Amino acid sequence: MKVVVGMSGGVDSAVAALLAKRAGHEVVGIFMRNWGDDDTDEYCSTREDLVDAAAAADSIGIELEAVDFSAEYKERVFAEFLREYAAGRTPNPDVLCNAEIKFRAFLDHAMRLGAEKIATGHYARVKENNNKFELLKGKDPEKDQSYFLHRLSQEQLARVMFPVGELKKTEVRRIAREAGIAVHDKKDSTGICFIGERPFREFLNRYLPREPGRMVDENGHTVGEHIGLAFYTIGQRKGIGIGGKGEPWYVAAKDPKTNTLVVVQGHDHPLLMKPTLEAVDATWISGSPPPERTAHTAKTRYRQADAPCTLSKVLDSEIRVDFPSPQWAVTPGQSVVLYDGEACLGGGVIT
RNA sequence: UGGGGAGUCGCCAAGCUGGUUAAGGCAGCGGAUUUUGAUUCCGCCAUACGAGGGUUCGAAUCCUUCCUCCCCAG
Repeated sequence: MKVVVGMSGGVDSAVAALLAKRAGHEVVGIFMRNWGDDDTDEYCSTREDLVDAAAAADSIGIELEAVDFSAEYKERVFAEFLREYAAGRTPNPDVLCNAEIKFRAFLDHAMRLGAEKIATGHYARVKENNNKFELLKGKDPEKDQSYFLHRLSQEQLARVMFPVGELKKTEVRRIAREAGIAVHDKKDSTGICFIGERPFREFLNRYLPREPGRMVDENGHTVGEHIGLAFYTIGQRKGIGIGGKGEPWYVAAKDPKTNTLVVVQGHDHPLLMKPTLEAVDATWISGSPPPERTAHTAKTRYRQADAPCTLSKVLDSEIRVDFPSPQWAVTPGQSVVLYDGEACLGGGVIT
């Protein structure tokens, strides 16, 4: 079948394309260019990535074209990203990026090109049963990226392949090396997808104004000044700037009404631990929510160990999740993602 | 003004019965980890101990003067 592979210039997507080709598919690579706000600054590595992707495509023996989704990215992902930050929450743009760009705008584009499926370099697996699709964790527990994909629907999963989902990262690199793909040793990318790694405050400050206010401890005593609620996230330690005696300070809460940042001392402070959370805008891989009062595991943020939990309430797209052992730094705006063993069930945005 | 106490890295804070390189923590900076933002981990961070004099082979540690701050008296 015809498969369009999203190639980023990294090893994972290069190997995804290679494996699709080896599986006998008609493979076309597409490089997405989704961020165009930077003129010529040093953080813009898009050009390099395109060159890497082109070289990889050449090694594999497939065509590569570049497509620009920056308008879509800006409208559907970045605007929401800024709205959330302005509201004092900490969004996860990459969850949205997958749902709106890679597995929607890009998917649609691939379909128009006559593809049957798209493939990406994500560490996750899709399992089909009688035309029902499950999203499973990647085989490499260290690299599993199902968390970022939890908003995908049955319709989307029906058209998706994750060729490296069965592999460990070390195997992916080995395959790339043996196939003579130049980026086999390229460092893993980090930072917001398509935007990349940058001094975060500085970047945010280009779009959001600083609004200084008081920093208070749990008793309401002023202990410092913050530069604007949007520039902090729950559980954050670095950048608080409070010296003096005792343990390090962490952000415990934000109060937009008074523009006050609540900070507490000590990693294990009770105010940082939450036994329950509510989330909105929940979506489910299967298309419908699991029954109430069922036990699962959940991640409150990416790369967190699965924590036992109970889905204690489901009301339309609003859910409540209870944890037998309190969770650290549960952060509004982040996604809570539920699992049943290897299977990603779906999730919502923590409020 | 009298009496008492204190002045060590941006902030806390050891050391002050004198002796090789002035603990540690917080903050900060750099790096590792990480397709969010965090967390975590590793590394760096006072030729200098309020200032000036002494004593001594040798002082942050003893003496002395001055400066500053705090407390109690007035």
